[in-house]
Amino acid sequence: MNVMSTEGYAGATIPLIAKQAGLTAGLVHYHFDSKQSILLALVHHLLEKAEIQPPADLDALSKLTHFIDAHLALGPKSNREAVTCWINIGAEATHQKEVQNAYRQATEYQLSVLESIFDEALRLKKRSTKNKREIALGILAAIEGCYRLLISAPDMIPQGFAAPTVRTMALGLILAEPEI
Amino acid sequence: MNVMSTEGYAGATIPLIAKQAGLTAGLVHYHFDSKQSILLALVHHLLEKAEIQPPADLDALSKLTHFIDAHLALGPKSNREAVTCWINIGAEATHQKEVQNAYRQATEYQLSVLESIFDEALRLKKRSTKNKREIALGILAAIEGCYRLLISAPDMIPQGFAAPTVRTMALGLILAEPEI
Amino acid sequence: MNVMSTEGYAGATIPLIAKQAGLTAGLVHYHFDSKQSILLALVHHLLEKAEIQPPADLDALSKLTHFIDAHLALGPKSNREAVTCWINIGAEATHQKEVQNAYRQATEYQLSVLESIFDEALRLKKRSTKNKREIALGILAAIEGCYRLLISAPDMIPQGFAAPTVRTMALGLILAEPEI
Amino acid sequence: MNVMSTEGYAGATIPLIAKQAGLTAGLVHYHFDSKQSILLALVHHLLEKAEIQPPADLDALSKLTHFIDAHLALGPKSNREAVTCWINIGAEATHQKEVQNAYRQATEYQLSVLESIFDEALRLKKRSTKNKREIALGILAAIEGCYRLLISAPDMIPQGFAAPTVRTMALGLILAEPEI
DNA sequence: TATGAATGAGACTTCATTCAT
DNA sequence: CATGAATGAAGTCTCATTCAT
Repeated sequence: MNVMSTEGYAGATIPLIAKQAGLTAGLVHYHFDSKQSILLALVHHLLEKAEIQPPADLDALSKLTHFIDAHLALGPKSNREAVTCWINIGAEATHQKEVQNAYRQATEYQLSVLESIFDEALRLKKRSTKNKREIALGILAAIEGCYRLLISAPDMIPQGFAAPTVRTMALGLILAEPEI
Repeated sequence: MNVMSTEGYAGATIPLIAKQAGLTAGLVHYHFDSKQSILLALVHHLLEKAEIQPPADLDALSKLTHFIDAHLALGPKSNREAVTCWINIGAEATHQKEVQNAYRQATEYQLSVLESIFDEALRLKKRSTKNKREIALGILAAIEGCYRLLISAPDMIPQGFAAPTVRTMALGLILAEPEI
Repeated sequence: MNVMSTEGYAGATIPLIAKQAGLTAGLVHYHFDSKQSILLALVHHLLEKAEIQPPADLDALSKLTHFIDAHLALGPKSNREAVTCWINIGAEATHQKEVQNAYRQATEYQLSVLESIFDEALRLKKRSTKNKREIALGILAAIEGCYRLLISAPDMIPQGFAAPTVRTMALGLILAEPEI
Repeated sequence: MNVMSTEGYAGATIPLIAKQAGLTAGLVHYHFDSKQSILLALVHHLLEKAEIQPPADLDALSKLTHFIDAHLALGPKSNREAVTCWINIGAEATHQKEVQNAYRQATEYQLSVLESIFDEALRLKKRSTKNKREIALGILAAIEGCYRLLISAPDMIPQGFAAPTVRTMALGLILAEPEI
């Protein structure tokens, strides 16, 4: 994760990974069949990290806040690294099937969590749940987009902008009239 | 653009680019100093493509719609290629300074366009313009996030989902109460 | 033998040998000093297999037939494997001294057996025994050459061609006028 | 050819080949796609070298003598190298399809030349031509076998043994009674 | 006997880049 | 403007071998 966040997907070479871990390149190959499998292992590790379920005893809007905050809290260093990797993985998913599969699996999972939160929230606000999937996708997109802005152009983004803005957007989607 | 969308940033090798263009690798180096400069040229080309100014005679909300639709219309093949490149460039901006500079420049430009649109829209709706930057960032993030979802997990996204959802989110941000 | 017949001399790698035997590479090295010594052990095993002495109570021509048939009967699978190894070993003898020594030792043994058979046969047919060594070498060469053809181009060789043809050649050498 | 005759098929590494030719390894890869293709090029070069057609104006027995002598004259150094390579290639044909194909092609060619020589010779001697293929195979095998003995156990073979012995064998096959 | 971690060397290959022509 | 040869660095991977346990 450390090397990939510093050097990118293609730059995460086995010599660099080995050096960072204090190992020889040969030993890395003893534990992993190929460079691919190392990076896929990292992908799956990040997937698990991202599988956040809000506590079941919260009400719908609190769950939403929890979900958004959990994903957009970039404070600690390891989170920055993870998010940077995540962006690189998303780009790799552009042209590498196995990575794309892993990426889709993660997206599916988060979408299902968000969708059920929105289902609950829409009922609470007495709105139709017809568009819950589109809404969930929109919020997911906003979160992913914030990652990009926060990492790739960090000095343009006001500190603490991300979570509140996305929360407002979510609320707007819940309360929106069906058509603009 | 073609090669980079198929092979990714690192995979856009000079032999591949030359082959795709029907040239020799040597000739490519006659026209470009280095591989870096080729890819940066592409980055700047895509920047120009993305510099969309809505017609000045529209009202604020129509400008907004125009901006969002213009950025999220992925129909023609060349647009798909451009967006795929854009994602790869965003990832590269993660760890390569020159790319990061170009990426920031693009973000700045779009942010300023969006900000002025929102300024107008907020006045129209008699809302405070205090949060216009956050709002613009949020919509920019949503657009970028849609790119990711549309390209990296295309089969999960309903056809035509992106633009309407982002429009609704934008409207929600304009009309939102200051605090949730 | 199994691995070497499938993968060749250089391809008979310790991991492959260990896997085929259900062992660890480390354990293979507990039993053998080096890869060389494993392959030399195989060479010596094949030598012993090839040390065929025709029954002493046969007459000379029957001994000859017995010798030729015993060497050219490729029926059972294990024989095919052995012969394939033998070809690979012969090639290795080309540039590896220790293998060349083993190969020469085998050739010497078979030559001596054949020579004494021909000595007997030539006397029986009242011919000079002067050329018995050349005759023995010729038949040995023919047998080795049949191995090559049978293994490296199996689909071109009629079933059962080898032994009768070599027998006829042997008879021709015995009955030949001294000079052509 | 030089490297392969000294080091064997597997030992003919690109660094060695490059060094022997006074080139860099990279340049070798510029001219050949892969190590495989280098060695296959050598195989095909040796095939052409071995495509010897006896002069058409000779009588059958002289053609036979010409063919055998041409193949068994190992005098000059380059011939030794070629024959050594040939043995290594024959072993490689044991487990590598592309080499096996090339080897088979060579065998087919020589077989057809030999067969037509024997056809002529058998008619001349008023023998049935029924077994001409078996006879041709037998002589081809003898030649290949002589290669093996001459190269892999050179110090056991009397100088100049090969050609006369094979000639005698060929004559024996031509004059042989149908059955032993 | 047996395992599994570990090393270091070396092989194949790809690539950015240069240069003579 | 164009080619093709050439270089040198770097990267992925495989292996024989060793060693602590």
